[in-house]
Formats: sequence, structure tokens, C-alpha cells
Amino acid sequence: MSQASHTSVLDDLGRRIAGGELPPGTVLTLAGLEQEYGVSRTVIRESVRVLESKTMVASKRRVGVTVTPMHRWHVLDPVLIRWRLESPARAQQLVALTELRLAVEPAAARLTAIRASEDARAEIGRLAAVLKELGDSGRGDTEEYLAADIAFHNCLLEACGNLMLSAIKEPIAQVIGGRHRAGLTPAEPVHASLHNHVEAAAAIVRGDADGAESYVRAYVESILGEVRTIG
Amino acid sequence: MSQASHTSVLDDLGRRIAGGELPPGTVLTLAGLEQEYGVSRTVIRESVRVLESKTMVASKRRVGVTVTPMHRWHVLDPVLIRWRLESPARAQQLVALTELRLAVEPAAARLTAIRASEDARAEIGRLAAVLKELGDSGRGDTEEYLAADIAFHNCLLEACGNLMLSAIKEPIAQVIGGRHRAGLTPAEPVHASLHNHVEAAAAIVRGDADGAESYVRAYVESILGEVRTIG
DNA sequence: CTGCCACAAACATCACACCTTTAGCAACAA
DNA sequence: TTGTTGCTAAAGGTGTGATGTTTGTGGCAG
Repeated sequence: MSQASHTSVLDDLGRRIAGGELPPGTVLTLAGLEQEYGVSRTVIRESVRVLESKTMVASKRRVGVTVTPMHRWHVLDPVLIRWRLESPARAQQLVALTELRLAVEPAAARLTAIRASEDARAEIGRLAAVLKELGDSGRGDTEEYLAADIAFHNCLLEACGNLMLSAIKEPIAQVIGGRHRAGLTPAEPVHASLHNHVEAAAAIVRGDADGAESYVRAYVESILGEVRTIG
Repeated sequence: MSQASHTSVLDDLGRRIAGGELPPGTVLTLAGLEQEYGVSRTVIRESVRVLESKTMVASKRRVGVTVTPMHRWHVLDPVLIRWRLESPARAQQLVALTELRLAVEPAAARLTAIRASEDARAEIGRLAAVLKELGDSGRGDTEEYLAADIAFHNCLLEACGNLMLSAIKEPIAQVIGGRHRAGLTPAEPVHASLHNHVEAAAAIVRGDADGAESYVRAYVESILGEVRTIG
């Protein structure tokens, strides 16, 4: 149990701040945290430094470590996104994240339709076929479907050739997985959703940028509608 | 000169990795870095931890600190974006970042047109007027124009009500500022660009989501064309 | 009331000691 | 030859005490 210290302290502190338990303005001290977590200064300092690098806290001499207002945070940090998704703010975070998807995924789909390698196109086509096969046969709630769904979105984002657009892969996979684990995925996927996946894949395969963009947009818009009613 | 240590070591290491001087696979050791920078283990460790939190490096016992392949990095981190913009990879980074803008800014403009407060709308309208005024009178290359241009984009992104979309404010401001400092901004702004700013602002003011989205898209597309020819 | 100064709080850095994991190698057995 | 076991040293992980440095804050003098 050696490496665990830093990671677990960082994770716990991060969650508490991201989840609002330690609201902006809260002042902590290294000594206090040292006591609270029962670990050495080293571990606390490194954790605080990482939070500082995400601008979630700011440390000043003679004052201590202050929690920063959220609008200053590096909210695109995948770790922070995960903390927020697993916090009481989950619903809000889902809406915000889906709005981000609505911006990024259609744009990525367009680029993918234009630039993707033949291999990537083929893989996307294959995954869409798998989704259709499983969905049509009432297996939309299986692990297999989940895996294919995540792989589909990962592939689409990865093949766009822009690392900054691909960067939202991880949070998206989390959202899809979370939805599945919450038992929200129906055995018979909504027809429109499956249709949009299949058509988007077809558009990408044939290099149709406009089609790829609009089918993906339609898909994410439907998710957004769904997510907004939950929040 | 106390606080400088951590920051400067982190910054230097980050730049060297982001700029490709230390390519993926490179293995460093804490002891080596300690020697190289002439600082204590504490400072090196904290810097490495921060880089690790951006997944730019991974540290393993008995091995050392290994530079991670770029596709694993948290490329949306504002600090990492800055490092890349100030590295030999600047041109690539500009293209990637502009493609990201092309995804995010139109989406943000749409949301802003729908949700922004009256104050924010008024401010955006005002800034567009300032830009037009300065541009029409041949002062497109002044500090004043630069400030208004940055403020315009900041405002637009801030008013959209989604922190994740607002998060690209900082890098965008850097790009606009960089372009200005490089002497690339003409005294007489390209007519189409100014027009798109003004029309986007007008659309936002009147709550026209489609208009706001498409004018902003047109603007960013023109930037993208320009940026791609430079790369 | 204002401005200057000294004090102490809290972070920043350093140096050192010791723990824990593990790559790499060697000895050994099948 | 090949696979397994076990040792060892390398490198990061953690803990601790000491000292430097900045900077709120309160007190004192004008």
C-alpha cells in the first residue's frame, strides 16, 4: 500500500471540491489536510499541486489553499469531468457534456468522413452493422451492445485526425457506460437512434461529410433532449 | 526567488515534452532531473506529478519517468495548448485548435443567442460596433482593436452558459493575440470578417440562434482556411 | 486617522532516511 | 534448451525535521 496514498488523497480531495462539499472560497491548510488524511506533507503537497494545475485551488503563503470559483477550473480535464459525473452535480454535468458533444461530434464526423483511413471507415461500418444486428434482435441492453456502442463513438472521434476533438472520447465512453449500468438502455433501442448510427456510418464510409455531420448531430440532439428532461 | 522553482521547472519540462525535444518513450529519472535543474527532489517530484496528471508522462518504480505518446495527453489542457502554441509544433496546433473552434464557437453562439442575459447581449452588440468603427477607420491593427476582438470572443463564449464551451476562451485569446503580435492583422480588416462579426452580434442580440451559429461558423471557416495555408 | 514596522502564520524548498515495488539476471531444475 | 525460482539493486514513494520566504495583521508612533 504505497502508491495508493497520493492517488487516493488526490481523488478524494478532487471529488469533494468538484462535488461542492468544499465550495469556492473554502480555505484549507497543508497542515490541516496532513492531519485529516493522516499522511505526510509530501503526499498532501503533491495532491494540492495537481489540483492547483487544474486551477481548482490556489495556494498562497500566509493564507493557505483556497478553493477557486468553478468558472476558473479546467473543466475539460477528463479527471475533473469524471469527478463531476460522480458527484451530486451529475445531472448538470451530463447536460453540459452533451452540449459539448453536440458541438464536437458532428464536427468530428465531418472530418472523419473526409480524412479517415480506409481501415477506420471499414471499422466504423462494421461496428454500425454490429449495433444494428444486436439492436434488431432485442439485445440492446447487453454488454456486447455497450462495447460496440462505445467502440463506435471512439472510432468516429479517433479517426477524425484531430487529437483535440478525439479528447472527449473518454468522457463520452463514461456517459454511455453510466447509462448502461443505470439500466437505462432498452433491449430494443429507439429506432431513430439506431437509424442515425447506421446512416452516419454509411455517410462516413462513402465520404459524405454533410451526411455524416447531420446524422451524428441528429443523434446527439436526441440524447440532449433526453438528458435535459432527466436534469 | 522561492516560488519560481516549481513553476519554472514544470514549465520548462512541459515545453520540452510538448515541443518534441523529449519524444515519447524518453525515460527520465528523478535523480537525473534533480541534477539537471539543480533543485531538490521535492520540486522535481511536484513537477512530474503535474505532468503525470496531464498524462504527458508516466512514472514507474524501477523504471523512471517515461514520456507518454501524444495521443494519450490531455490535449485540451490550456497550459498544454499554450506550450504547443509556443513550440515548433505551433502551425499544427493552430490548425487543430481552429478546427476545435469551428466545432465549439458556432455551438456556443447558438446557445448564447438563446440563453444570454440582456447585459451580455448588449455588451456583444457594443463590442461589434467598436470593431466596426475601428475597422472602418483603418485602425484594425491597433491594441484597441485587439482588445475588442478578444473581448468579443470571450463574451460570446462566456454568455453561452456552458463552462465546458467557455473553456476554450483562453486559447482563443492567445491565438488572436499571437496573430496580432506577429503583425498579421491588417489595418483594414477583411470585409467579410468584420461583416460576420457584426451580423453574428446582431443575430445574438435579436435571439436568432440559426443566424448566430452560421455567421460565427462562416467567420471561423475563413480563419481555418487562412491558418491551413500557413501550416 | 494614517502610515510604518515588526511579528508570526503558512507555504516553498532542501536534505536525508527509509520503505516498497519490480526489472533484470543468475542459478537451477525439467 | 527452456522454463521457473529467487535474489538484488535501481528507482520511485513516503515520512520528517529544518530553514527560507512571503505576506496578512496588529500594534505603535505621528
